[in-house]
Amino acid sequence: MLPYKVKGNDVSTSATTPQVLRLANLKAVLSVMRANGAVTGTDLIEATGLTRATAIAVCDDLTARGWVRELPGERLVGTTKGRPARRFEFNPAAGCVLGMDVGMATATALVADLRGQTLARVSERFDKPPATAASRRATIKRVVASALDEAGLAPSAVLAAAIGVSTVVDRHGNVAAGHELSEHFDIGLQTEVFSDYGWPVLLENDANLAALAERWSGVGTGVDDLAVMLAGERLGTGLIESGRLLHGCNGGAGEVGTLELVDGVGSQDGIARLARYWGNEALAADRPTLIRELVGPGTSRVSARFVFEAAARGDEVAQGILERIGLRMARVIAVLGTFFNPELVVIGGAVAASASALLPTITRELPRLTATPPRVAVSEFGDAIVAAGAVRLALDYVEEHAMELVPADAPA
Amino acid sequence: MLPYKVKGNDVSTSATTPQVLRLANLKAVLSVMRANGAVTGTDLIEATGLTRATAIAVCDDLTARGWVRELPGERLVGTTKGRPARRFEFNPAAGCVLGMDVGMATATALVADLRGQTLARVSERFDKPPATAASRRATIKRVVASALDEAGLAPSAVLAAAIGVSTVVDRHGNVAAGHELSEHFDIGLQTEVFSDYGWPVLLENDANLAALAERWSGVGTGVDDLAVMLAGERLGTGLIESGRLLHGCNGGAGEVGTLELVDGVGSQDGIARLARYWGNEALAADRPTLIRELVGPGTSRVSARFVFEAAARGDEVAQGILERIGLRMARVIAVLGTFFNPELVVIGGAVAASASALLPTITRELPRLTATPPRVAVSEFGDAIVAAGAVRLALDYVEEHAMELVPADAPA
DNA sequence: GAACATAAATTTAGACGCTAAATAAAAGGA
DNA sequence: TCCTTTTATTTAGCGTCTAAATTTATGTTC
Repeated sequence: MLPYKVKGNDVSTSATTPQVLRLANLKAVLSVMRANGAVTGTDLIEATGLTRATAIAVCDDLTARGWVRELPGERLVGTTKGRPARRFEFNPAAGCVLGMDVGMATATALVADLRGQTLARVSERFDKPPATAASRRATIKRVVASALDEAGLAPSAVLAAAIGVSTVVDRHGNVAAGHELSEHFDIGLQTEVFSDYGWPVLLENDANLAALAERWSGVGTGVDDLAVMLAGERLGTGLIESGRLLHGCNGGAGEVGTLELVDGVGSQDGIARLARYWGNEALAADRPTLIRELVGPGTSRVSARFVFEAAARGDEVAQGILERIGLRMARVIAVLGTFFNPELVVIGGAVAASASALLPTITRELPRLTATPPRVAVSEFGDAIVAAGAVRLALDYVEEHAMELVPADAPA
Repeated sequence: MLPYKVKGNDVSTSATTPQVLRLANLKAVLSVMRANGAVTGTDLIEATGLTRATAIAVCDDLTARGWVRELPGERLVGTTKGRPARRFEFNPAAGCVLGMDVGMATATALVADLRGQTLARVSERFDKPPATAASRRATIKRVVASALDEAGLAPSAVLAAAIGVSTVVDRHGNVAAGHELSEHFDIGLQTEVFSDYGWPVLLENDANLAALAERWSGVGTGVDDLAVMLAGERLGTGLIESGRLLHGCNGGAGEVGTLELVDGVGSQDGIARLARYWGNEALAADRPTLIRELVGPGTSRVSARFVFEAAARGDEVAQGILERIGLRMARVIAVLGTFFNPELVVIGGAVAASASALLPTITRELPRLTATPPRVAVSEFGDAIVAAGAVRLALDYVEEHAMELVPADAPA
């Protein structure tokens, strides 16, 4: 065990090096490294306010623990004089994190190093419903195994795993009463699927993770008051206020179940579902539209993609559908904007790319619905947004609990 | 200036007493004292985790600064053996705080000592609108002066003042752009009214202060996820999530302006206004009702009080009005409950006492509107709820900035 | 009332975490 | 080679805190 003291425990007394172990400083330095990559002593002095002696001592300490590694002395470009600075960075070999999106239809896993760089990404569709719990468990395990394999890492290298699920999760990571993953998730994620690995497993609502992802490195980077709507099939919202995720007492904050009470909305259907529904309606009404050609003669199954494509090609029926969807989204965003007063509302999920076609309608309507319309943007994350947020949550956990975790290649 | 060091400054070096000055400990001890009243060294050991030596040293230090006083050695009942414990408490003479509610019609001031005990309370109605800004300023100054007078304190004893206003205030205490107190508040509270005194003046939205008050010592005591609705004339909501006030990016969180979008609500009218409106409607329709008798023959002005009284006496028309109000409130609470997922929703403001007559309707309807109905309660604060919350905000400020403030009777 | 028991305060020694200042080291440039 | 620059390292020492020993103030018991 490495020397570390919180209160009254033994500490190995080194005569030469000052013992720089204060927890807050360790975390601060780790945080700076995660944000900036390789850092020098001078960087840390500026970022943390510590003395050089202390800053370097913290780095040496973290290096001894395995969290940090020192880079060989390649000089930074631009500086030419003086003694070369030592450079430290979060040790990529200290371990990795696993971020998962366990949805209705698909399981996605992202493996990332401690700087957040993606090392591997694997997706697999679940068996068509009704899939057995055993089948779903097996799919998830396969996804995890092949993601680790692709990253070339052993399960023991994983320091924390976070999982996004489309259900209500409270701020302690427990699935809320009444939402015990009953629909398709009754598969005991923590107890059945991940218990073998011995990882810390964090559950969180998928929309909340999407919000974390956007604020981390998406269009909402650095925005402190942010709402992210997963708007594909069902509307779900992740809320960040003053930089912190909102949960409410049971984790239900951001649920839009009462949208049925909102005029002109009437349900919590998402963009893709509405496009399908109204697309089918148009076909059934025998209206002339490009959608029919795109769907093809055989089936009557409209997918959202066809509606967006037809609209892009100028089809008026499809454009009318998008207009209707845009109006509805504008109303949802207006309610959200007034109740929460976010600076920015991000539309995310698998439909995000298509959703940009709705932006003109939404931004046109918003000022008519609310006096303080938020900015509206479309996520650029694609369908990895939830898994990316899970990575971020796991990274936060690792940083917060670094002193309780053992790096993958910790020195003896 | 008392010896205090944050970083590298001079400190008076006492040879005998250990110098226990770490800011976090000072605040922790002050916080325990404010919450518990008189405390002993042992209490502090349990509450803060410090050693006895340190705990007592902190108390001595705070005493020397004037923030704390030591009580004469009256033994606590129950303990009989051993050396009597020294007992310390927040020094009431260290100063006071001022909490104000500057509403449309009335200005209320509360003076409280540093334990939160009310020392004086004064209210005065503004001149009937349209009152001049000068008249409103004069009223506020009179209220402040007589409250301090009633408490027997000089203006210099005030360590901080907080003011609740019914407009949008962001989390930095600035009135949001577009809401610059334009309606009736364009009186330059900080610049014109309070600048003479030299106090730190904190502005906050009235509903937010009501939420602070309820969580401090009302029906929401200790509830971490709480919504408080000021429901008299206009609906306004203060939101506390995980123990922290929500503001949103401009302070607009909890605004219910978009209620017009909500089915069955249609406006942000409060309980009193609706009662008046529908009461007048009933009279105009010539329906037989006790309300008419209570109003009297001369006028046709229905006040909310009459409607509630008639309903209490069994009048069916009045009861019907309350039922309608209850249904509307239930819808508002349902939307609030789903979006924010609070544990408890408190109805507050001047109408709070009457509002308990609405509770049966609300609690009956809620489960039909939302799957996760919050608890609903009625505030017991009466019309001092906003001023009480202002006191609490000012106390928080004093505690947080104690080391930058100078107690009223600080030793030379 | 003297001896004991108890609970708390106080003193003492020393560890830890840091800073500031002095010193040393590792470069480039004249 | 010597100077300049930039950074690292060492040294001394201060402030904060803890743990343990000691003292103090009280009640209890014989």
